[in-house]
Amino acid sequence: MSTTPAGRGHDLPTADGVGVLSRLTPRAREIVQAARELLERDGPDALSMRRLADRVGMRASSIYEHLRDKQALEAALISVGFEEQADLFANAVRGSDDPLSALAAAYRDFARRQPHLYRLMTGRPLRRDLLAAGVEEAAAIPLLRVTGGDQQLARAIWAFAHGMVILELNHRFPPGADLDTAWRTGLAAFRGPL
Amino acid sequence: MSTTPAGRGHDLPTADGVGVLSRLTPRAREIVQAARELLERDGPDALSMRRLADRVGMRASSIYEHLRDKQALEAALISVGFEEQADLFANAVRGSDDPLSALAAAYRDFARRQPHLYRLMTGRPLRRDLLAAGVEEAAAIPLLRVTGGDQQLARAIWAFAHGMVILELNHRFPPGADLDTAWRTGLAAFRGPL
DNA sequence: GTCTATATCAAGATAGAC
DNA sequence: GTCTATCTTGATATAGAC
Repeated sequence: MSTTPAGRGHDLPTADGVGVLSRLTPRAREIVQAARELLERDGPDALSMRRLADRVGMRASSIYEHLRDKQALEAALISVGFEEQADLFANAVRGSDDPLSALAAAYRDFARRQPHLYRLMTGRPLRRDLLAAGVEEAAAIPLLRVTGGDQQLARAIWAFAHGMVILELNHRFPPGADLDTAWRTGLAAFRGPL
Repeated sequence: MSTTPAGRGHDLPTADGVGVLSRLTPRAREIVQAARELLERDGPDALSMRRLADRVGMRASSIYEHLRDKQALEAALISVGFEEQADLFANAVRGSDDPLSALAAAYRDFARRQPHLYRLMTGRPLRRDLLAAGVEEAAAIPLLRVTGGDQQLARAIWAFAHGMVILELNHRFPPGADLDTAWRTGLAAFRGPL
């Protein structure tokens, strides 16, 4: 999808610039950015077509002129999220003398800064067919580098990181729990095989 | 709550028997059990007061005679879930020569057998004030035993297990991924500190 | 204890005029 | 491209009769 140069309707490319947003029409880009702010400010229930339209300054029905439906909107948000993760994770790993810790910190940071986006990205089965191509994989590469290409280890570490993050976001640890130490404990365990 | 012998309204105890269900009136118990089946069969969106009432054979408004509101219903489901986990986990650990693996297998098993209940139990902040007393803690005890009382290690292992489980339920690993091996890899790492 | 009737609210999406 | 108007669906919850 979105590879033909003269798209019509819902995925007009803009030729230059990289990233998911740059491949949207300006108006669609505005809508997606507003959606992101709305989601993060007021939570997932607030992300309705009506409220989103309010923020953009149009009627809900007009959004459908720019984005096929709500699923497409969410897929755009998720694609942007993966794109940012890929950037953040690559930068964290590059030139660190403790790449695993750096990556873990970047991962936790991303989730804490944008908890609702993180939940949107991880809390349901992915509609991969609606995502921008390659973004999911790009976000996963830095960890695979850290494990030296060991996929099983990468999956285990990812599961640990996701578990720590989502349980923290959902306030599932005891109120006073020292999560920094729990993180260090887990990472130390995984450093064994490394 | 529910400690006074002569409850009125929504938490009439039945004196003997243990467990959350036994402390509900028979009709409330029916409703909660029906809710559990409905949730597991058709997913969280199907768990509406109307559909639940259909299954029980009454009108939605009548449910409120037995359960205060939907939050109370969900809290009852979650309490039952914790109670079952506590049982399953204690049995898994007892008399196993590899308690960590046994516990992990039981944890994964619980989630795969009742994915919607598992999600309900873990996917949002807990209304602990609505839960049956002690059930959350009871479910956590076996793991704490396995780590010899090390809370930080227990938290890290729990995060790993929850991450593995929820990512599996959400189909977030690549289609052909060998999750058994990823589990073993993670557990082996955590066995280092043990 | 269960019912009917209703209040209240909100969602996603489309038709057709301008 | 945006609008108004509307369709369709569904939710939680309460009042008051029986």
